[in-house]
Amino acid sequence: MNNVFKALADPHRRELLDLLYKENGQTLGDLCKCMSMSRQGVAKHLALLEVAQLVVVVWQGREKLHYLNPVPIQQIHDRWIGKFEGERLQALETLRKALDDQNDA
Amino acid sequence: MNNVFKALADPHRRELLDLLYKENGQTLGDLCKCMSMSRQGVAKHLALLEVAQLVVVVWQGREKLHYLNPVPIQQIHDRWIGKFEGERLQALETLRKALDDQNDA
DNA sequence: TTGACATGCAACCATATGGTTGCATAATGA
DNA sequence: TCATTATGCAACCATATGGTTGCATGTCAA
Repeated sequence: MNNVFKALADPHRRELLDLLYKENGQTLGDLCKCMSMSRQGVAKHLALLEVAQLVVVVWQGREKLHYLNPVPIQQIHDRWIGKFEGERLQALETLRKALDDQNDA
Repeated sequence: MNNVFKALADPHRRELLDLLYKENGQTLGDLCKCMSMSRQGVAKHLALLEVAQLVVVVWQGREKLHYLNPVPIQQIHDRWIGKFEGERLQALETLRKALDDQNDA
């Protein structure tokens, strides 16, 4: 799970996910055309996305096709964001009250 | 938005959010008791959470109370995760087919 | 007023991170 | 076969990051 958060921390990697979202199954070369960075730079980012299992690769001859795997993102939502979401209104209310108290003092 | 992703990337910072989730409005000192790290180390992490607006502070005398702000997390869900969620089943199906093709070849 | 407490600021350090270049390997197609 | 194409691996570099320590500042309470 930590790998997923770390992988999502870099804007270039989120951009790669966006590119695969627009068109799934792209090769490294395809993705490089959209990124202003060396091929090896892009490959490194993709490697981290693979470790986090946000991207799954399928070899086809000498081409490496990259596919989006939505499962880890779903898990982040279910196990982590959903938790905060549930108490969202209460947290906001607590915060509002604390700010009010501060203004009174 | 990038600040939020970066803030969430570190496990210690996610732990701090968890601590505030359990008990909102804690001071730096309170939070330090639960973290095996120097006070300044914790303060640095909290500073990043503040920049990302995941945590909002309220001064009360010499004490700094930390409150969870659920808004950025909600935004990540709405603007980012929700997007991938929508196409989740389709992405999985595309991936499954690609893996099948690989096995055939 | 003064000592203790809660926090901030700044310097410093080791390691992680993001990027590059150069060369190696393997598949394709003429 | 052989040039081309697609990718991998490794070394290297600059900067970011996560942590520390030491000292400064401001507030509380006796």
